[in-house]
Amino acid sequence: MAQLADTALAEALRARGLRVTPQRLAIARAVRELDGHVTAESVFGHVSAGMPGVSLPTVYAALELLQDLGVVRRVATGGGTVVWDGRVEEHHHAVCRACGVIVDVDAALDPAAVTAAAQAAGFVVDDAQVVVRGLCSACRRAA
Amino acid sequence: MAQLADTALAEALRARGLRVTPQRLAIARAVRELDGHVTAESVFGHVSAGMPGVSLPTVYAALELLQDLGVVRRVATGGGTVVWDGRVEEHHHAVCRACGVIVDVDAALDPAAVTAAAQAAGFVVDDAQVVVRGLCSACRRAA
DNA sequence: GTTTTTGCAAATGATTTGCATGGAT
DNA sequence: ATCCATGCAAATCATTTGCAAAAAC
Repeated sequence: MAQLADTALAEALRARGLRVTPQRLAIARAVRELDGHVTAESVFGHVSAGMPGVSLPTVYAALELLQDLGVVRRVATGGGTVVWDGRVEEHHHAVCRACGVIVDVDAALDPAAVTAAAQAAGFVVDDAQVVVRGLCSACRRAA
Repeated sequence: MAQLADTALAEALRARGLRVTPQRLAIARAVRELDGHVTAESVFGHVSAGMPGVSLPTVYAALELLQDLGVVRRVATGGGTVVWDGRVEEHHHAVCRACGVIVDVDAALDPAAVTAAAQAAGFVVDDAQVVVRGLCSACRRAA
């Protein structure tokens, strides 16, 4: 399956005239293997284990690129760092205001009214997601 | 009206046993006057004009505090910096992936299904908002 | 008077940039 | 051979922390 995803990514890159590099493949694989919500740092750590020498700027650029290819989604957390999600199917997130933990929220919600309003404001819409902010159960217990 | 809002904030602070300081009042007023989406830096700039000597750490702490008081809302942008909104009524946002501009989206959407799922996951929910990411009209034209 | 807040300075953390080298096409 | 992508180092930007002095209660 990793093999399969690699060739799919390679084709997507070639289709755009971009280059297929081992770093890009490794970074995409890291997102898949970490299987959850990742940061540039966590991807960097994971990739570095199997491929010493990769640099952080490369990871940052590759994540941005993978987003354009639709392989990762940027998670809106309301926090101060950028978080990426390898699950690209429509789903939402709950974020703890105390510890920052992010959990997936799989609830059906038709954001058509909101995307329509954004389009009316001139936007070309890529993505719509709901962010719930609050206190997770562990932090509530601690407070 | 500024006077009115000041006394309301003063009461909210006292009710919690917190102190009413000129900095806190000035920071809350700045959010109101800037009237839109603000960052710690932009509030700092605005407040500094009328009150030289305020420090950035004070602004950061005060914005966090005003959030607890329900006077400002944290905007989830998916970007790498924290943005605050003086409009606390329920509404949503569209964010341009190219220039970062944030526009209000006033569309009715019942997030009950999503908040219920977050509660089922153990969260105490403070806030739910939709983030639409895409390209604004100016950036689309430029591309 | 006691305790919270502030201001300052410095530390930390995240992300970006510039430029020369290396690698994919 | 060409041009894009990478690595390195350093710069930039946002945010947080520690502590002594000032201000609110």
